[in-house]
Amino acid sequence: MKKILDLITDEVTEAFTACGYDAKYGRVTLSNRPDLCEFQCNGALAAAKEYKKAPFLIADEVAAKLAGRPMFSAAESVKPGFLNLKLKEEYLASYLSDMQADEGRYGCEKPGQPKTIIVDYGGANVAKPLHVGHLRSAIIGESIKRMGRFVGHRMIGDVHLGDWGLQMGLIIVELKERKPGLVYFDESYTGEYPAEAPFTISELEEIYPTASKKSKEDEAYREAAMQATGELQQGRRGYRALLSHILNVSVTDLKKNYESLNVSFDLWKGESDAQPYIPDMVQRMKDEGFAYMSDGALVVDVSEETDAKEVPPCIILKSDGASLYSTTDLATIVWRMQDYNPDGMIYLADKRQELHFIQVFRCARKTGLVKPETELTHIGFGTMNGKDGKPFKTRDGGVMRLEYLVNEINEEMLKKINENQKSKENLSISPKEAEETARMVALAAIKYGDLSNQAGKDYIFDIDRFTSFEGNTGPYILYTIVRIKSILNKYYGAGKNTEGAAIEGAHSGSEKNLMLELSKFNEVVANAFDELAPHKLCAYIYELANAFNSFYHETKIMSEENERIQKSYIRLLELTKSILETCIDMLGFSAPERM
RNA sequence: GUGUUCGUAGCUCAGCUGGAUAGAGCAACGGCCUUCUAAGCCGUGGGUCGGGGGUUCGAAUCCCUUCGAGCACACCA
Repeated sequence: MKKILDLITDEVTEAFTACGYDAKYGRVTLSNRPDLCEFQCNGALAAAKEYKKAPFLIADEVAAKLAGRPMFSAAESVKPGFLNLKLKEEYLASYLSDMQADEGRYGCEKPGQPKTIIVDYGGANVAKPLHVGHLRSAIIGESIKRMGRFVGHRMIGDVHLGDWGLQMGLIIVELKERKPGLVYFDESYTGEYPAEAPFTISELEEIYPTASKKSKEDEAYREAAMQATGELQQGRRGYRALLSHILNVSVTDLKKNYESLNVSFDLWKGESDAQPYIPDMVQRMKDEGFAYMSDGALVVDVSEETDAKEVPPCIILKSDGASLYSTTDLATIVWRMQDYNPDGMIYLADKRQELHFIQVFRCARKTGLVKPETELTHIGFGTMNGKDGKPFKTRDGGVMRLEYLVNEINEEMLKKINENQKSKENLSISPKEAEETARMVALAAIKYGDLSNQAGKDYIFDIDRFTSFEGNTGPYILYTIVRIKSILNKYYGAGKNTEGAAIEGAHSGSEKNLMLELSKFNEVVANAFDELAPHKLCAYIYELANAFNSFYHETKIMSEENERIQKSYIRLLELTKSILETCIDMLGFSAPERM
């Protein structure tokens, strides 16, 4: 289905050209004066210059041409040269009926050429629990993936685990100190290694920080860890076996944690998966003359003439010959191109890493790792701050585990729901359902709180505000959906149906307003994905929820006596519910039945 | 120092491909529950869009400048 704004623009453009003006002036936008009109065209103001004619004269001519068209109930020119438009009720109603008939898509056309796009987000490290720093990447990345999928692209989510480097050496050394008898440390051992991991996830989570601390105090210990890292990278059998145990144990645990955030990945690849591709890649960069030695390191020059400040070269290998962050990222691009040949890759990482991605992207392009048209995008998100405006910390200043944060909010929410029970005698939610609902509402609070801010900006994570549930929040959106469900249940529960009914022209101002909001859906979704901006989707559902609640307040649906009108209301509610649910699904959360 | 992002109501944020009176939420104040969930609805007050200059018929939006804050500046990830 065509977007409603495009349909109107087509109509107005036709009028402009019929009056002898250039088609480009016919562009219609949403009105910024909803008290005056629904849509507006400012083309006459712009055209005045080219045609050396007073803008209001042009607007008058166009308005005259539009008079009597079935699409508009009003098309008038105003003051300096605005063209104010109002849609006819029937036209809008039939547009919504078409949306409703377009099951599951609600007017969103699939792209002619679906793209394959890899979304690199999550960024979890093995052997380390997720902490609040991982929250934004997971939430925003998941939303981008879902939006793209809804729009019609093939989106592949990759968690891109941090599973390489010194942290692995540290774990190995610490493990060796604790359990020196394990066969993994016996270099003469040639048999099969046990299938069972020699540690649990909680041990693992304790081993790493202990080892990390020791390495800072004990030089010899650190040396040993570095050596173990090196041996692991060289492929020492026992260590590789340990790595795969660490991975298995960690990934199982991470999956569980991500699942509780309603986040899932198609690929559980890590930095270690890129290692096999490094030697060839480096060799090629050398052979083709891109890579050269500078201060002992192997680098590729990535500066460009237009840079305001010179971009330092991309380091491929450190002076000791070891690989690093950029090496792994580049080699990851190699296998991604080889295995998936994507049209684009989107990276979710803290905005402080911007320079790194500029270097990696330029290097990949320059050395031909990707095609010239492959889109490489870094979505750099801001820091999640506490109420004091400084990076979010626990009360004692440590990094907060994500699990604890989520639990805290879950509990807060459960309390709220139980309190709410008391004031509503017709609502009896079982303890089990209450817990389930609390989790859903909590997740909505967290995700909406994050996603409704522009990704690139820092934002304040204020638990009190997020759990207070008033105003522009996730719970408000869920509450709106729950209200709709409640009416629909009552309606169908009474044995009624909507057979043969369609959405009618609006019966009131608030109903028309709701209908106008609904009609924007395809426009908003396309725009939000183009700009990779989930916050635009949030802003939309907030406005839609507002429009619904106003309508709800002044329209008594269940007591409507005219059966035809009542059916039309029900159809409208169903569409509203579908759109809201589709949107929150793209944001990565869902609504309960009752709350 | 260089680069970069940002500065909008008491607080948290939208708006920024230039357009008509700069919008929400929270907080404050005032209404609305015998009728579909009041986690709601309706209303009031609150702003030199950091300052200054410029471009334009028209600027929160574009350009310059200045002040202030954050962040980044090759062998960590």
